[in-house]
Amino acid sequence: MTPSTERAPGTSHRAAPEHANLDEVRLETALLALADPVRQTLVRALAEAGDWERPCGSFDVPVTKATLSRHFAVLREAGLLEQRDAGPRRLNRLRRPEFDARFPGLLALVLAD
Amino acid sequence: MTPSTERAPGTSHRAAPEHANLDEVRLETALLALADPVRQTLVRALAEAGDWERPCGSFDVPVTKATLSRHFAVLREAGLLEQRDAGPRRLNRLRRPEFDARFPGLLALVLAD
DNA sequence: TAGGGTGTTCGCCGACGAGCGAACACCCTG
DNA sequence: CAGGGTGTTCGCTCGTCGGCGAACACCCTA
Repeated sequence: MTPSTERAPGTSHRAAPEHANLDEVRLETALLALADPVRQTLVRALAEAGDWERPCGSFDVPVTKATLSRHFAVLREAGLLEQRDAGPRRLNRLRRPEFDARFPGLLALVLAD
Repeated sequence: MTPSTERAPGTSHRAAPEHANLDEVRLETALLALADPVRQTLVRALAEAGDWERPCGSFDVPVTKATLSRHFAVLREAGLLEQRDAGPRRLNRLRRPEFDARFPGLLALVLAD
């Protein structure tokens, strides 16, 4: 009698990553998240790719996977990233409409740079 | 025969502060400058005041004048601030149109926050 | 010209963030 | 069920940044 624990094929038992509530994200958090050049690279790559297309390890950035994992956490906390587990991989989606609604024009500046 | 060294009354001989060329300001520099809460306070106060209205010492921020001076330098380097000496004081102007042209919408986000 | 007001510069300190390797957890396939 | 692949967490180091006081430079007025 725990139907909520059932899962679709390919779904994970891992603890789902916590995603930020955009209303609670402070401007300072967003600016700091987007100021880092590695995170800018990730955001631009995500914008060019489709949703849920790219797993964490598929980005060409000059850092180890430990550092990369931390960068993804920062982007999540800033409301820029949504993650979903698919088997052993963690797929990513840029939360563009939500983020644009909260901070209009900010993401566009990074993508245009 | 050095007419360029003449000066209007109230004008200073002090070395004028260097102002950034907006074209050369990187997005990262602008984001980092605007991410600091003290600098956000300064920018908002400058936006409410008129150009050349407020000297450096007239802002209500909880830092010493040494730290404040450093914050102004950061804002200058980010292309957000223009300064002019008037007697013993240094008056400030928010470079809003220039900055808006270089980073559309960014300043508005800070002012609206 | 002496002095008070304004702002900058110089060291120094403490906090924070990005970086790494190692260890761990989880998933899928052989 | 053993192992390779993927990603996170932990502890640590190091550089950068914000903060301060002290000293200095400059301007105006008494």
